Amino acid sequence: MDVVSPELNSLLPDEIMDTEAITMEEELPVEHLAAPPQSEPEPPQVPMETEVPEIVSLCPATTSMQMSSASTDAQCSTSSGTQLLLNLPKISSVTVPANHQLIINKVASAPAADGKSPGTAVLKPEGQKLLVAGLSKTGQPIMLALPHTWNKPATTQGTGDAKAQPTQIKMLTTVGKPVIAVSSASQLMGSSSTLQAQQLKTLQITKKPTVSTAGPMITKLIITKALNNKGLSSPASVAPVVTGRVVTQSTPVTPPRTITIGETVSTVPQNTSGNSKVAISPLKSPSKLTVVSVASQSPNSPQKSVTLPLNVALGQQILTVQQSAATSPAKAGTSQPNAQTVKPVQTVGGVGTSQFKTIIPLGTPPNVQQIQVPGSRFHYVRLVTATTGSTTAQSGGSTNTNPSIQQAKPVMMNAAVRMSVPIVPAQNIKQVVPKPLTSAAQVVTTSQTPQRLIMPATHLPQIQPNLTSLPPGTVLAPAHGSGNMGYAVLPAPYVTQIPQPAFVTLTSSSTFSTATPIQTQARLSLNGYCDCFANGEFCNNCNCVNCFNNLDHESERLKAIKACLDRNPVAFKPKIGKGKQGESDRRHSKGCNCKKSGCLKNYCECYEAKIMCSSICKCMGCKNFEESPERKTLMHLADAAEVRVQQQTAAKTKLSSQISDLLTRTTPAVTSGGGKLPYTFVTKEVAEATCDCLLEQAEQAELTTQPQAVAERLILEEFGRCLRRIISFAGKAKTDCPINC
DNA sequence: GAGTTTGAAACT
DNA sequence: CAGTTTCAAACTC
Repeated sequence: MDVVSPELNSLLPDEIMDTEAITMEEELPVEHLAAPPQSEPEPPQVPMETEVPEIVSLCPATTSMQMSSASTDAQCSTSSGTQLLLNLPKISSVTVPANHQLIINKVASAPAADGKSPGTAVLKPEGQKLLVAGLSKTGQPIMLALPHTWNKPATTQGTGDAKAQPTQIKMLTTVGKPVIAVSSASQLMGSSSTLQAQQLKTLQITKKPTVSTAGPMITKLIITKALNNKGLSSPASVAPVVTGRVVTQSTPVTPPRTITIGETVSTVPQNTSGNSKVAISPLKSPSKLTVVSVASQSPNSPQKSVTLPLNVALGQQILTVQQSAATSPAKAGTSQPNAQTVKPVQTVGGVGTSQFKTIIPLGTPPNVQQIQVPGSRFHYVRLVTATTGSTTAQSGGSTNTNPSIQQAKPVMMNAAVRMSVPIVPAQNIKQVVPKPLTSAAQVVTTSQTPQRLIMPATHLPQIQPNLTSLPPGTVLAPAHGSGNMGYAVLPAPYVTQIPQPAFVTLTSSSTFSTATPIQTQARLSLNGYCDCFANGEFCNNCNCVNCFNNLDHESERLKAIKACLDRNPVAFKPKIGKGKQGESDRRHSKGCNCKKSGCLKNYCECYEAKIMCSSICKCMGCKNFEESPERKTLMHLADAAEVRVQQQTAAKTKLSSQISDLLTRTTPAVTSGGGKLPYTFVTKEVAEATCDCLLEQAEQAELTTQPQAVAERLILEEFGRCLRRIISFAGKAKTDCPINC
């Protein structure tokens, strides 16, 4: 069984979160769930994840899409096609007729006015049709289409110049099959009083290949919210992300389809998949953050001694957590990876096989599956409990008197874990003495040093598994409750600066007392929170006054960390997560709140990170969206400037090289006072290099659409610089070799 | 480099 | 959750 912690995803970097609910695990077909083959235990499957770089605008920013669960099995079983009926802004119904159409209906304000349950399939006459392509096993393309009403001019208020965005029709492909997605910005405002257009919506369709020939084929349709819903006056904007899923089971004949549309209200997609993925994304300093997954003891399970051999690596960190089953005696020091349970899994990308994400089995300990996504700097790890223990499905009771609770449960970080922690042989892992169950903390132990308290894992309720949001069939190995599963964010330098090679042993502890006025102490001790602290670094050569952000004041620092995490559990989480498909997928975790800068200055964190503002931003007058002409201009100028610098640098380097080469020659020279005259250095090569510089200058001027006069001036200035360099070299040569030259 | 602007974070 | 305050970074001159 997979350990699923949806809340964990809220802590995950955007590499994962940015998948726009990609990890919304697909429910297996009913029959599969109902009668899993006993003799053939389904191996933990990493769901096919696709980050189709497709952006689809589907609803107004104020839309609060409620993904209907109406795609009942009955519907699916009686439908040969795939049709989803969604309501915008609220989706109240889903129908699956036989035409492979996905219809999204827009409901004005009474989503259940007809008295039907949300699950009732209702095809609104004014429904907006979304045809999903490429979902049919038979190969019949299912395409997305927009109702004509979506294309009508936006009725947005305000200037609307930069907000009226053109409709974009893009092609999506699900496993090689096309999906036509339509991205309409302000045209999709509908009844919303949105002042600004939604920018982007992501349509994600994922298809999971069958495990076997008769196995289920799962197709995910994920429709995520629009970006740039700033300026919304409607409170409905609390649903920035809408996630729909299409779970399709393929059968040899007309495949009944189970279509499930879920909703992700939070912009931080929750992973309800059976996979627990822990990945750490860099902020500005990739190595500054360390996320440690803490598996504390379950009331009904043996206490887990968490041993985490960590590898040192800069940049991305991978975190692998192994959780042994309750029936497996805890054994500390298990260092040799056992890959027997690791199975290669492929994650199907949206566009052909090129985007397939292959999960490369690595040498991992038992029950640990590492997921490596090509092209991604992040590594995903599945938390897989041992399959031997049928008692792993625990209810999370808190009154466990089982003596086995004192057993240590090893949680190991794979050797491939890239963290800023010295590598330590796993056999040196020291088992941690069980602690009371009422609290949890991270304790660092080393083979040489006493246990070191790093950071409390308590007070992180947001990462407690949410049982209600788990997909069917999910079993939480450690029952959620008082500190069963804790995930703590560790400032990496805090770990790295531990003198000895260290293990981070995570266990429960009551070391931290919330009764302490930590916050006040932290502020005083740390002199506020400087960037070093925020980045998880120790202060070094900064301007801090009475700085306590160092090892000399470790206890104060610990308290400050805890205080920060108490207030903001993701305080040390990178604000900007990097998407898998590149920078364009990066997203600010919180969104900016700019008001005057138009999000086109570095005041804006989104702009500073060179990412678009998203729906979670609360900025006003945002111009930092894809179609913004202002932004394009800035980007164009910035790119042009960068290119210019590079070209000029190259040209000057060439010129210098030519001059230097000339100086090395022993050519007869017309000497004047013992040296060459400057003009003697203007050889053919030098002249060509100079011309290159001038041409580059001219091209840059043209690229930046400079007036002719300005262009001429720039060229002349460049020529002057070239001449000066020639003269300078000549003088240098004259000085350096007055005799030979 | 000083003064101003800006926005994130802290605070209420 | 919204408004206010603080303060350091970004920006301008």
